[in-house]
Amino acid sequence: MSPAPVRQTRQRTAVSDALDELQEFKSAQELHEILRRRGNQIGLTTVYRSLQALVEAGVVDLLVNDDGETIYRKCGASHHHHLVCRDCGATVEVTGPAVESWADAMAREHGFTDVSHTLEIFGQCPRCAQ
Amino acid sequence: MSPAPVRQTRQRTAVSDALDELQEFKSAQELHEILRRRGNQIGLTTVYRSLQALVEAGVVDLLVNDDGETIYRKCGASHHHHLVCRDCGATVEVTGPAVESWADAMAREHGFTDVSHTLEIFGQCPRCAQ
DNA sequence: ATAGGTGCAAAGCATTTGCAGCAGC
DNA sequence: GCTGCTGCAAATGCTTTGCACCTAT
Repeated sequence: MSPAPVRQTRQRTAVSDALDELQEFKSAQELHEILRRRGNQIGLTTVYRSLQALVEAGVVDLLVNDDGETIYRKCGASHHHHLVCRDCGATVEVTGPAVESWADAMAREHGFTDVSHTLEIFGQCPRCAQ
Repeated sequence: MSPAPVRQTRQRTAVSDALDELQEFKSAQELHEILRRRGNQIGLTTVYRSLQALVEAGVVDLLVNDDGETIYRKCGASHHHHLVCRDCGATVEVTGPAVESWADAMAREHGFTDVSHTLEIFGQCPRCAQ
């Protein structure tokens, strides 16, 4: 096996940096739009490929919103879930060890293997509730 | 406003019946395939529209699987979650009161209102694990 | 120099929509 | 017979891929 070399390019840096600042879930298309508006010369294809790479590297969380769009966000390395405002997209990371073990136990109880789970909480944040 | 009449047609019956038997999550495309194989003359468009109607009527549960496909299943009325086989679509309904209250508590703690949550567990069922 | 990265255009897919004909009620 | 339903074909919208050029190492 080769050590899979990863090349440092202007575009990948831009995508990664943008995700660092925007501490919110964004779609590839939104991210592309934002980068171009900032004057970053980058193709939509590259945004997709960069995001895929980041997801595989475990640096970025991916989830599918209600509209079927895939959205991305740079998160802490540990496993957690999200409390998302359905109006403004603001996000709060939440952890619930009890939920994790409950899900695993439930799966094991039914003989399921290779288990993963998704859990998102949607609501209206205080700011949007006004 | 009109009372929104719902017409009973061969196609809608077929979709509803198929979901009754298959106590599993199926995509619109799979459902269409199954119906045609059975000799049911029905268009893919109609399958989609029937499913939408059933979801709006609250008779059918909808969720998005790991591949981004929308899958449907006829479920009991009470709130619950699903343990889904990512290979064959077999489903186990699970309830976790602890999870419900945890999610609500977590949301309230951050001032979120009008809260809802989604929770799915994906894995490989014993039968597909062979 | 060379493998990996980039980006345009085109292909893929699941899903939706326009519209003319069909069928419950 | 009115109104909703159907279904083909075409459109949509997000995402991926083919391929020739570019660039970090």
